[in-house]
Amino acid sequence: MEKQIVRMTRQRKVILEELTRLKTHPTADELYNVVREKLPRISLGTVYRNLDTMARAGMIRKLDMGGSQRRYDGIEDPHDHIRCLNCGKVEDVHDQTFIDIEKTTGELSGYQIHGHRLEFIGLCPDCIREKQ
Amino acid sequence: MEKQIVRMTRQRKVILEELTRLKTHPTADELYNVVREKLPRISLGTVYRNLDTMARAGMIRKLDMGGSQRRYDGIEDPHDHIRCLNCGKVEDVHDQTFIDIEKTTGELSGYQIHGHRLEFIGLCPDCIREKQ
DNA sequence: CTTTGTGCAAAAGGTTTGCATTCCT
DNA sequence: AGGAATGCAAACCTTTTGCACAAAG
Repeated sequence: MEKQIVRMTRQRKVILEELTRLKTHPTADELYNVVREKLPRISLGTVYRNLDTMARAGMIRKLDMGGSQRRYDGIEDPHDHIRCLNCGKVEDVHDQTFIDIEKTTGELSGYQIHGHRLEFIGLCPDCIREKQ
Repeated sequence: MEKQIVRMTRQRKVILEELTRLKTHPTADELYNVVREKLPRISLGTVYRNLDTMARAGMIRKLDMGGSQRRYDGIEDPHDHIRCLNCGKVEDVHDQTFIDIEKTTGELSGYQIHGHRLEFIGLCPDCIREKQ
């Protein structure tokens, strides 16, 4: 496994900027559409390749949650997610409680826990309102 | 939304039996291979269709966790999962603690929580041993 | 009989990859 | 110059679907 340099190309720069700017945890094609406003000739393949490269480099995170499409997240502190059943949007949830659950589960199961993925599913305030 | 009868065909019966018997939360094609030993002429499409039908009917559960393939689970009491990074196997985790977290999160976020998906990622005891 | 389910094969949807060319450093 | 990244299109993988025929109730 050779360490290889991650060049800062125009494409990569814009993808990273937009991903960090968006708070929506976009899918690859959502990001592609946004990035295309700045770089009209970029290809979807490049977006996928860069998201993968940057995730490997630890610059961003692949979410790989429920639903048919993968989502991506600019790196911040560890947190969990909440997804709206109606509009599909994904928001962050910060709660200290969840940090302890890994320890407990490790002890109970005999696994060596590396992390967890916790996703809540429900209706967001906007969609609750809309449904009335 | 018309209620429709779920007929108990041979295919469906075997799929359900095998899914319940296996404790591994198999993917559709893993299940297909097992089922094919009893019904050699069954098609993968039928397996998918039945898994979907039975999930809608509440007889089984679609897991839709991380990884590229969806997994399926015979219905039992609510629980979470732990997945081994090395061998990919998925086991159940039962812990009362997790039941409360929905309430807390609902209050903090303003969402109407319908459920959650919690998956731990780590190394199973077998794979820990093997790596030494 | 009527309706649902099946097998087969093709389509769909998302993601990855091969290749010739272009871009970084 | 030389390795890495790009655009394009084709390939890939998993899941879904259309259709004509078979089976369940």
